[in-house]
Amino acid sequence: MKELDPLLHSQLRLAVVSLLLCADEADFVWLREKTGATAGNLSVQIEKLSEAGYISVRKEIVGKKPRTTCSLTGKGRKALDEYVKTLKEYLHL
Amino acid sequence: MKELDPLLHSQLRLAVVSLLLCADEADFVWLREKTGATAGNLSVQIEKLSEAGYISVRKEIVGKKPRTTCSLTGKGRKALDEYVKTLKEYLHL
DNA sequence: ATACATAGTTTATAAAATAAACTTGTTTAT
DNA sequence: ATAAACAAGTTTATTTTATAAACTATGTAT
Repeated sequence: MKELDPLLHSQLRLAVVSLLLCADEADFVWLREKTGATAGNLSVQIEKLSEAGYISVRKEIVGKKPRTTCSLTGKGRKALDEYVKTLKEYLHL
Repeated sequence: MKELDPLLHSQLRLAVVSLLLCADEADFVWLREKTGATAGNLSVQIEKLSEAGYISVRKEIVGKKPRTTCSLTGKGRKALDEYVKTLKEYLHL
């Protein structure tokens, strides 16, 4: 039985990646609101996805406020495809 | 965003429940072989699924050896349905 | 009797997820 | 001008979870 990519098999990280799949670009605040996660948790999980090269993260100052924008990389998209494929095998979808 | 049932959102527990979905009945050894999990890990996860009422567990002695047989309960099947539904929403499947 | 195998369970350790506390800078009110 | 409150995160600590290692009990072969 193939294993489910542990980096994606996490409630919050999967939610983030799913959101990025159709959102193309999303900032920290929007992701926090959508997922309902705490800022700390989100920060950690974004960092993990970023380290893995699954998402790219851009930090800028906009109107004197910091803004963190995330987007899915090719690698991330591929990993998600694979994850979904494995999941479908598990569940016979 | 709806949350993914944490009891099912676990590599091994999801594998077990998926296997039970089509196997109808399965014993400990078969589940261990199929999933590739260690016996200890499998024992713990079976116990958790059982406690939650997602699977039923029968223990008997067959040919002088213990045999643990698992099967999905209605509750478990329903929970899996719900899990899959949520997952589909996440991933737009 | 000793050693190995089977079918697990229990206990201990490692990894993850989560939340609480903190940082840095910005408004807003006094 | 200063203090209080807010925003957007980050860091650290705590809890939870997953996993593996060690153990139990019984049976089998040497």
